[in-house]
Amino acid sequence: MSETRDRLVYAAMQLFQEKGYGSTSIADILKKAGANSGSLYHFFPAKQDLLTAVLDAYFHGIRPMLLDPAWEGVDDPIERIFVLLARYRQMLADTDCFYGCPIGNLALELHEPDPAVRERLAANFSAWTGAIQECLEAAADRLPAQVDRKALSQFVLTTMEGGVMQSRTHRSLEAFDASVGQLRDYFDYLLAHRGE
Amino acid sequence: MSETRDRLVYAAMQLFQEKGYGSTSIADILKKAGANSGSLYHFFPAKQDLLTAVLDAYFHGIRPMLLDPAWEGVDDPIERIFVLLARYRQMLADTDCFYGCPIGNLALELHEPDPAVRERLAANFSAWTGAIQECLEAAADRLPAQVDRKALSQFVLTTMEGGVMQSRTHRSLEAFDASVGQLRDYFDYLLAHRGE
DNA sequence: ATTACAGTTGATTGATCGTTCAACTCACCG
DNA sequence: CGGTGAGTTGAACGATCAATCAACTGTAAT
Repeated sequence: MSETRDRLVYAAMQLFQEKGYGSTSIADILKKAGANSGSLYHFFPAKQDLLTAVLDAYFHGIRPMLLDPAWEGVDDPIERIFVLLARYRQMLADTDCFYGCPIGNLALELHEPDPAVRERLAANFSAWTGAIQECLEAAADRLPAQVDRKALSQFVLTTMEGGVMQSRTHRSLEAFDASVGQLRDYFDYLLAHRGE
Repeated sequence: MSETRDRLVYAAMQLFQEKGYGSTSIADILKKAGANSGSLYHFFPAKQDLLTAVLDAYFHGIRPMLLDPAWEGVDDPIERIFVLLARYRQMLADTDCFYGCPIGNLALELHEPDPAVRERLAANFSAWTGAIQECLEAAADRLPAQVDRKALSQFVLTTMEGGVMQSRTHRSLEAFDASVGQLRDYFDYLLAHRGE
């Protein structure tokens, strides 16, 4: 694969996260990547194709870049869920609550996304909730029998995205901590009623 | 107040919701409002001032336009929470899951918002969660004593925003229904342990 | 009738945007 | 050595953007 292509995708990934898709100009990307416009358009027919490449990179990076580091040394599947949420809290804290989930940001910024883009956003969400669902399946014997583990996994993502959105807007960790705290209460209740 | 000014704010409100802030051009707004650029800049020094006016309109409209209609004929404060969430579900269903919370959309689209904008986004969130918290206070005697009612109200907003985000992206009500369903389970648990 | 000013008109501006393209480099292969 | 083509260069293009402004209109006060 081309090294220039990788630099372009990486630069775009950073800038889309910092400024969003629409507010990132091609010139911004070229400057950060140290490339010329012709090179970009040699690899990507249009700006949107660079976006799909970025989303593919997130999709393929979710385990090696996000989950594996977060779950190193953490074996309990329920704790893995809250350790992951703690990662997002850390990123909020490290950025004075400027952090936003790159997928969530793009999902709400792009109002009528091209199908190729929308499918990749959805695939990223599914990969995230799918990993959570695997944790829940691994802990199935500690949860009430009738728990809808797919629904619960989506609820975990909902908690993260909704909490990050509010904390970003309020520039305060309060809403994120409140949301995760309520989710923890809910899990404590579920874990206290195993098998029911 | 000027009628033209109101038309501009209303047109901008619609377009910002449909296409987002950045993707809505001044020309779009002028066309929809039937006004000329000079008129817009007579009332608003810059595009961003039109955005703050839109956010003020949402803020002042939250009770008469959103909460009062949703809560008409619903007295139970806990049911009011889920009736409100059902409204959002209805808006998703009516738009084939294109609907997005206008405040949430703007909160994630604008990555480094001007303080005047950020404060108004936060004020809209606070007004929403504040209304939920009032419901929880009214039902305080039916909930466990140690429940953090502010935190729980923020968790309700988190559930709505996270659910809408996922359903929009998947173009399916599943994730929204899953999230609200889990929140309902949590409330059922809380209500079953009143006073504890 | 005169003044005053809020509100309107719409062509125009300069900046910035995504995209194009002809010319060029250079490694590799027959 | 000559040819091929992937990859690079950066000036240029047309479109679109937010914003400007001098001229104009209607109304209300004096």
